[in-house]
Amino acid sequence: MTDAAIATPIEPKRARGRPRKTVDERDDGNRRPELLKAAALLFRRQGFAATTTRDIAAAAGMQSGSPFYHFKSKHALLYAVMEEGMHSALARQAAAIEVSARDSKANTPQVQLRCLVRAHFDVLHGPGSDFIPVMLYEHRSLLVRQRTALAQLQVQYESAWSPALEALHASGQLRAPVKLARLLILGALSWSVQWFDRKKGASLDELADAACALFVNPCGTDQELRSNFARSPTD
Amino acid sequence: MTDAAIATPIEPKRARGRPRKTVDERDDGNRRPELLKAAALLFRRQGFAATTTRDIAAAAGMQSGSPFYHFKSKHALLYAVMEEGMHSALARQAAAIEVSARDSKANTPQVQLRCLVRAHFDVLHGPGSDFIPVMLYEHRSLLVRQRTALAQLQVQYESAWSPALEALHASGQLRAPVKLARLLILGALSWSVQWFDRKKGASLDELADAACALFVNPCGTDQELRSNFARSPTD
DNA sequence: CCTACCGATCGGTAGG
DNA sequence: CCTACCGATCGGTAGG
Repeated sequence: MTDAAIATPIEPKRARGRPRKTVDERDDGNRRPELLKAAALLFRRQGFAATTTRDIAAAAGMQSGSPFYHFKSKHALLYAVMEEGMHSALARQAAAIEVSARDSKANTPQVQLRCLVRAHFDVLHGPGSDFIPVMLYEHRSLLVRQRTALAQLQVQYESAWSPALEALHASGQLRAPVKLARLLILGALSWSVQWFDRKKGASLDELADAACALFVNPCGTDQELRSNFARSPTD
Repeated sequence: MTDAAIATPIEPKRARGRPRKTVDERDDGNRRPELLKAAALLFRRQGFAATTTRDIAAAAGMQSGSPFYHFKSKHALLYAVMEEGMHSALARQAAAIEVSARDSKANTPQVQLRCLVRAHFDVLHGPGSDFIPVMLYEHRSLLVRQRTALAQLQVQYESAWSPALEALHASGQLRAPVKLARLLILGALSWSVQWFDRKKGASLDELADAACALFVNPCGTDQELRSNFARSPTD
């Protein structure tokens, strides 16, 4: 707690210069991130079961046994990829929400949804975007306890959509039940992993526009337009 | 073309009584369908790479080498599952389209879409519904030539959605570009494989209702309501 | 469709 | 993090 920490080499974490091993994070020159990145790429392209730990080792420039110095099993590697993906996704989502909240004037539910959609496409297709697709498509390869551990983060990610969806539903701009709407919307976006190609076709912004146009009904019952609707023949 | 076909045993296919082997379809008591069904179930639950041909043999009540009497390789088994799934899906889709077309009075684009959506949910979650999910989630496990062969059937299945979507777009009831809308909609439906549970929650009909409510905008520009919108402040 | 089997590969480890 | 290796498993086949 004092300046002594500066002089003594017992600082618990993140010593400058060449990194030191800890019990928690033995990092040895920090090849761990490279392994994770290689694993994410290969798991995404080939699937978990079809990827060998030797493939991953080679992609990271190591020998066949070396990944097991960093991860105690192939399953631990899979879990680490997904966990890292979720933390990164949550961070990106939080940033998107904060940005839309900053401009309180334009912070309508439509804008909030659009930001969430755009952030989700970024997570799926932006740079370094192999981690979350692995989580989406290799969920069944996890061990049971790993699945339950991840579930928390997933619930957190999905919950962030609720306020905007509830508001849109209340104003009649989202016509499906909120819970089903969230499942269908997230599915529509996530499925883009199967067909989206960054190099051709629409941009991520155009994609987000199309998705919002598809889901959000502009003539909600709360709009000024509503008065034109309210007087139905049954009045 | 004449009655002769009834009397003579040279009818090319589907002889009554115990089935006969052909070069094309050696069926030997017809255990092939059982193998396909077992393979579909296991491929869906565990994935292609994580399922062994021994698993499949055991599930069909055979010994480990026997699947290779019916299929020349594990990949051929995978392809057969997907091909069967697509043919079944196309048949169900055609039936749904025919039903909606029969009642020409109520055959609006909305009704057409609703029928397609409902048929798709049936394909994904109805009885014997392991084949199409395998096709959706094990696409990358196919060999290249298998993938190109399946592509024809998939294009056919997806094309059937175009007329309804085009009509809805033209009337302003579908606000996203048709091509992107089809991809997003099919994705939203197909993703339900990940979360839908037949034993709890919504029924397939409720699901179809929610999906249509989400995608289709009831106040299109062609509706009678349109006249209320057309006079925007810029007029 | 079964029996018996082969060659190859794979996750993981010991020991340094 | 490498070397050398083990035990188990897997897709596929011959021969009946």
